[in-house]
Amino acid sequence: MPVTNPRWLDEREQRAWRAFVTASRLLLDALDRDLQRDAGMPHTYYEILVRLSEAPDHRLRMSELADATLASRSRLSHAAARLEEAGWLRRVECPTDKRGHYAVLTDAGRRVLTAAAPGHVEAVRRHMLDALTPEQVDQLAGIGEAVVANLSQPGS
Amino acid sequence: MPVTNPRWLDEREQRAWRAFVTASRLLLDALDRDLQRDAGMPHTYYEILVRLSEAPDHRLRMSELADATLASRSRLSHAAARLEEAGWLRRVECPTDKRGHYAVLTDAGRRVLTAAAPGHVEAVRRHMLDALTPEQVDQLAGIGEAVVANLSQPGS
DNA sequence: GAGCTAAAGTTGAGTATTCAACTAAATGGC
DNA sequence: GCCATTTAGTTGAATACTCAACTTTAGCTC
Repeated sequence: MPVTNPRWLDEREQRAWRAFVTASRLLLDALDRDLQRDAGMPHTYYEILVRLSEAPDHRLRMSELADATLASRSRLSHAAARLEEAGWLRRVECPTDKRGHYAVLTDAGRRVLTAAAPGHVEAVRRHMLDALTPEQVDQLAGIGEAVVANLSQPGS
Repeated sequence: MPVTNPRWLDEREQRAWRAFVTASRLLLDALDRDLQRDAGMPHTYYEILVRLSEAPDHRLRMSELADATLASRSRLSHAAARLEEAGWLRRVECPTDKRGHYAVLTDAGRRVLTAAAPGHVEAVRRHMLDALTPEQVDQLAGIGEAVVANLSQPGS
């Protein structure tokens, strides 16, 4: 089979790829800076608290929380330790599975989230949504979802 | 003035935002894993070597390199130290400005890049481009560039 | 129910990044 | 020419993440 070995990117592909990587990095960095300043935590930690706040009873098993936030178990363990220090999260043993733990949002965690949320939404608009037309917003949803679906498949 | 305070995201905006963040993280993580495995370095380091390889004489001033790779000066300093240890980059004094240094790609650096490039391009296709229609590729270029232009403005 | 394998989570070491503080050289008045 | 301000880059400490190794408990299978 003619493998046509490295199928280099053509101009259009190159453009899309570089624009995407640049935009991703700038955007996530900007969000991190904003949240670090306004809420004292990085964006990934903020997302952890958001997921908990959306969960029934403000609690989730560590593994579910790891999956929901795209974190490895190790990463979540470290993060939970830090969030626990800060008093925004508690870990409680799971009664039905003695290996497991629930991560629970504390009242202080809810408060810091409530305080940070409006600024965060504003930042998302300012850094991203305001730069796009309504059509582009919809296109982005489709593109993002396609990429996510692809990356969530078995073969990497 | 009626500030309509936190202008929360509507469903469409929410979808686009979450899809984008999820896709970004998954994609950059996948690339990092691939490059760590195949070239022994993270994606940001790979990009540093790429930029040098594209520069005239395979050399750039540290500041230019920092700007080109979206890195802070500090970050680039640390990265350059590591890449120098690995033998892929050298720093040489700038003759016309005694504060400054050039970062220069070494032969070993060129070789590791040449060896890794085909696999990297394949990964970019597999993880992203293959999941998109040609129209989406073009849309993504436009969206990415709009976001970058917006984030590159003075007001953050 | 004994033993095996898988799942849940933690831990420690190593690496990448940030932030603030720093050194040294260039630049711009005056 | 001299002093103040920028600019170039580095450094060290603190934080976040990865990877591999580990402990403990569940769940099977016989």
